[in-house]
Amino acid sequence: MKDTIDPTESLDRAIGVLRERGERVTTARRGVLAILASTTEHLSAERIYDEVVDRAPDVHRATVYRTLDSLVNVGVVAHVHLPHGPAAYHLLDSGARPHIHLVCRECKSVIDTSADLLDGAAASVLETIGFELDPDHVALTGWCAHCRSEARA
Amino acid sequence: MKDTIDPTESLDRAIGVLRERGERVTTARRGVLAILASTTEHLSAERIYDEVVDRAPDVHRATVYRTLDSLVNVGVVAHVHLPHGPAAYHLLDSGARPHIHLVCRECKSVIDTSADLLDGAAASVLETIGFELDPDHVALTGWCAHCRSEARA
DNA sequence: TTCGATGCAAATAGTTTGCATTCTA
DNA sequence: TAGAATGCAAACTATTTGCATCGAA
Repeated sequence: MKDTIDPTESLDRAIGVLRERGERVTTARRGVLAILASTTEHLSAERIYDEVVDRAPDVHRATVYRTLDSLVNVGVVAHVHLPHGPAAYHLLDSGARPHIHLVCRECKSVIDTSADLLDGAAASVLETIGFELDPDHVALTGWCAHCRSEARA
Repeated sequence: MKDTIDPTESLDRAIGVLRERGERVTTARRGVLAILASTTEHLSAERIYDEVVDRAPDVHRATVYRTLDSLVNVGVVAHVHLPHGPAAYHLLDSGARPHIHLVCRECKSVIDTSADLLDGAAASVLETIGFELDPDHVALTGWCAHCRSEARA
């Protein structure tokens, strides 16, 4: 059982999925995926653009947005809409469990927590009003442990 | 026990709070509050601006944004950041319970549900990682009953 | 060789800000 | 009449789109 992720492996896997689906593998797509595979962080489109441009200066910002959109549709990338600021993208690695995003209202950091956190709420809201929760696309807000202890001090 | 809300009463109450806090009661503030008091819907700043301009044509869009911000700080108005589209504002009526917002990914409609929906999740996340959930500021996404049955048909 | 992906420029939505002026308290 | 709130213009952030061109399959 491994608990570290190999960037190269993640990248190859994502590109493999693209090929399986008959999607084209271009410089822009490869670049975006490489950036996403290199971190477990959640990156904004702008941030991804900055990094991709370092390697491939010709890639345009609009292409990054379109690429991200395609990758989300293909299912190798997911995005979360955070309460403030831009959408955050991350690789949907098959090795990684779906997770829920917690955003600290103070330091804006994004914390991943297990997807089953909302299982109870999902069941409840489905039963009472027929609303089907999509926990993977949800961002919750509040205050992280660090900022809470800072506030106390 | 009343289950309808009197717009005039809500408006007067909100304005009362402003005065209590030593906040100024201006045409713009009165206008924004009147719109918010007239509905239980969640309105975007743009929508509020449109409605306010009908009554008070001189009120500027920027003023509506600043006014909403002030009203949020005073505590008579709350806003939620929805996954797509603009922030949604609503009156924080003392008669109204705090509630959680569900957004349908299909029809974009906003559904209120009881705040205690996330009590379990809040307790869990506080205990495990020391994160303090702020359920009033949270928007959850998914598919509403109506769109789910549409999809089936 | 074809059609999807890209580069570029321009537009769009949502929101914020600096500054002079107005108006509430 | 002091200073907070406003009007206006302009900037800003995040994102999208039309169109001609390019390049992966």
